[in-house]
Formats: sequence, C-alpha cells, structure tokens
Amino acid sequence: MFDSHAVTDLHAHAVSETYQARVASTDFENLLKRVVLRRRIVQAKQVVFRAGQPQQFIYLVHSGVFKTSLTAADGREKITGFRLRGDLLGLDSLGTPNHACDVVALDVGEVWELPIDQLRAQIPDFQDRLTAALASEIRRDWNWMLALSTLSAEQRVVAFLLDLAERLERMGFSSRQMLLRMSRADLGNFLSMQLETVVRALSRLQALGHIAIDGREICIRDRNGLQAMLDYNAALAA
Amino acid sequence: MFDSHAVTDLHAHAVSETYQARVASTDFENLLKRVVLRRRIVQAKQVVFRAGQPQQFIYLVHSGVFKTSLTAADGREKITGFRLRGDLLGLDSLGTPNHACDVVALDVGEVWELPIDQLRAQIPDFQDRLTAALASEIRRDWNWMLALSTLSAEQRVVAFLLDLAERLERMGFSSRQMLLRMSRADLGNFLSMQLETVVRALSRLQALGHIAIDGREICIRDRNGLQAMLDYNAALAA
DNA sequence: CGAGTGGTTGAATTTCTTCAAGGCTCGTGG
DNA sequence: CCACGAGCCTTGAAGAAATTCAACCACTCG
Repeated sequence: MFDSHAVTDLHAHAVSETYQARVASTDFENLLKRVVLRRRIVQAKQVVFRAGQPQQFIYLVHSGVFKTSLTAADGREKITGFRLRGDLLGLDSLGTPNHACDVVALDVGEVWELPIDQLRAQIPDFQDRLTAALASEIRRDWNWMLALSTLSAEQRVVAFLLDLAERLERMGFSSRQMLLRMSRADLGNFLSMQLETVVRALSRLQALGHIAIDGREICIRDRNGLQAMLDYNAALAA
Repeated sequence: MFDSHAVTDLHAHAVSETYQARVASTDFENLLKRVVLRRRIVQAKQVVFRAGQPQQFIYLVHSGVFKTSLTAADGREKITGFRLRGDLLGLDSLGTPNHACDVVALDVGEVWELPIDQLRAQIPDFQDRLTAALASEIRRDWNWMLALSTLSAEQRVVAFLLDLAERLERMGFSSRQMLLRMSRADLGNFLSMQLETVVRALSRLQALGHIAIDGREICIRDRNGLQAMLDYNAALAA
C-alpha cells in the first residue's frame, strides 16, 4: 500500500557494486550524480540521529533498512515508518533547528549526507524534489492512518506485506521472497497492535496458504489471496 | 497536542472585521500582506476541493473550520485533520498534478487561493515557509499517530480537547469555552473510535467534573485534571 | 553452558464495538 | 402553527476483537 518495509539483500553493503547494476538508481541518486557527498556507514542498531539533536543534514538512504520513531515524554513509542533505499531521513525537521524523530538502522546500511542549503543553490531541481518528497511523505502517512483505523489487525498485516513487496519490486528485488529486517515487536508497533497479534496474523496467513514463514524470511505464495483479504470490504459494500 | 480542532466563534464570517483586530494574524497572512489574492467564501458542508481534482492552488484558511479526509476505493474513510485559520489546505498535493484529499467546510469560512509558483517568485521567504509548513504537517501527523496507537479511547478524546484548546488559545480565543464544529461521528473517525465511544468518553469526563457539555459546546472546567489523565502513563512508568 | 533475545501458542480478560432503542432539535410541508 | 421526519446525540446490553499474562521453544552470544 504505502510506506513501511524491509529488504531481501542480506549483505547490501558488501555487494553494493553488484546491486548497483541490478537495482535501479533512485531519483535522488540521479539528481546527485555529480555531487560529492559524505557517505556514512551505519551498523545494525546504530543511531543515525535522535530527536532533539541539532539538524545539520538530511540523509538519503543508499542501502539498508532504517526505522524512524517518536518517543513521548512518558516513554510511549511509535515507529512512524521503515525506510529503504531512496527514502530521505530527517525531512520532518526542515524549518526547525532540531530533529523530530529517532532513526535507527535495522541492519548495516549506508546513508548520504545532504547539505540542503548547498544543494538548493547548486541543483536547480533540488528544492522542487524536496517539496515533492515532503508531500509524498504526508500522503504516505495519511494512507497508513487510513489503513490503521479502518482495517482489522489481520488486514493491516496483509497491507504491510503487500506494501513491502511492492516497494521491493520497484527497487528491482524479488517481490515474493523477502526478509523482514524488523522484529515482530517493531512490526506490531508500526501497525498499532501487540506483537502476539502480529504473530497470530502471520500464522493464520500461512495456514491459509497465502505465505510461507521462516523466521523473518517470508515468501508470498498467493498475492491475489492476500489482496482479496483487503478487497473484502469492497465486496461487503457492493 | 497537535492537529485537530474547532472554533469558538459562531459567526466568524459575519463579524470577521471585529475578530480581525482581536485575533493575531497568522504567519502566512503577514507574509502575504501586499499580495492580492482571490478569496473564496465556502458555505458549511461545501467542498473546497476533492481528491483527484487537478491541483491549481494551495489554500490558506482565513476563517472557519475545515476537515480534510481520504476515501479508499471501497469506501473506507479517514479524516486526517481539522483545519483552522492559518492552516494550509492542499500541501499534500505539491509535486503531483492532482489533489490527494477532500476538504470540506464544517461551517461558513473563507479561504485564500495561493498561486504557488507566482508566490515563490514574488516572495523570497515563501518557499522556505512552505517547506516548513510541510515538515510541520508531518510532525503533527506523527504525533497523532503516536497518540492514536498508544492512548486509550478516553485519553485520545482528552488529547483532542487539550490540543484544540491550545490551538484556539494561540489564535486568541478562549481556551475554556469552545464549540466543536464537527459531529461526534467525525470526531470518532479522526480519533479512530466509534461515535458511541466518543460520547461515552465525553460523558465520563463530564461526570468527573473536568468538562461541561452542552451539545457541541464544551467548557473545560479542569484543564489540569484532563492533563493528568494523559500523564497517567508517566506515573506508571515512574 | 547458561543467559538473553525473539518468536510462538494458549487461556483469561478487557476494551471497544455493535446493535438497539429512545430523545432532542431543527427545518419543511401540510 | 403544528406535525412529522431526518439527523444527531445519548445510553444500555450483548458480543467480538485484540490485549494481557503465562509458559515454552529456538537460537545466539559471551
């Protein structure tokens, strides 16, 4: 459906050369072809930046999977999305001095530091692309809000899997076999349900023969079957 | 807390002159002082624009209250926010040819048509303010996502009331007495709960003596009491 | 090898939803 | 002018979906 995700490549960083060829370059990467940027390798569980830290750069995800999250003063936490190659990190802090969210790597990854003011001056299109990316993030968020508040727990899990598959497919990866980089707890947090509920939903999808689960490795056996579980409401309405 | 809302003024349009003096001008209004803009009066229940329509303008809310919503193909609907004076409508469609959401007036109101490309050229600061507004919308959305997925139904209603009160206060209105422009159903939709649950939550808040309800008119009797219901989690954590 | 982390499943409980009924207000037409 | 219907709000009672609590397993890492 929209945001979220994970990646099939276990060693994205190490073999990036290989994948470079196979995986289509993202819009922003093309835009930044001629610019020299500082690249930063981030190990699994490491923090890219935290809420409250002074905002110097926006980051472009080049490889790996990241989660962005908010934490309330009383400790309540919410994962706002899982970010893949081509996604920007820190958009939400534009126009403010500090970052508004935490970003943590779920596996090894590489991010590119974008000095925004400089790029705005250097690249004519840059500002427009940035604006478009911001608007796109809003639409993504709204679509997830819609999903979270109108779908059952099971349907939300289905929506997540289909969205992820689609994103991976767009990146040139297999859309059938995928590796969830996040824990069941993270998934539950993002989808607004308990981790046990995620597990039960996945188990049932497997029992229905729609997916095959092997730990964090998931194989989509019947994409249409999954899709039908979302279209179910439409059938009712008709 | 963040987005949402309603307004105390029953006749905002009719007496706008009066309120002009009382209510602080918004950032964008100051920015646009010297520009001649088309103003559009919108009657209650009328549509400002619909998802799918070609996007020509961004609108600035000058008076009234508006709701923005998404509708899925199968009819599932989600209100993404209630918009007050100073809020921009249509930000989410920047960089795309069509609007992504519906905007409907909840009472009489006035919006200003902003021809973005023109304003970008005319006003040096405009682009930055636009970017800041987009980022701010993202933060708002994320904060509501956090609230919706971590607070109980009752707490969500409390969060809504406090957020609304704060927004009204910033606008120069009373933060104690307020008129909810939206139906209980709209409120429930926004807060991800059934309208009956909204009613029960409000009734209980009244029983606790924290608010007084008279239809859509709500008086906050004990702001601290309400706040304490949100801080409850913090107490547990400690 | 033992501790820790993450995943899975069952059973009891809770919160919220669903269904149902009744009341209030307002506008329209008889 | 009043009657009547529509829309919205409120409350109760029954039901369902998801959470909570608990136990157990598999795997990895010192």
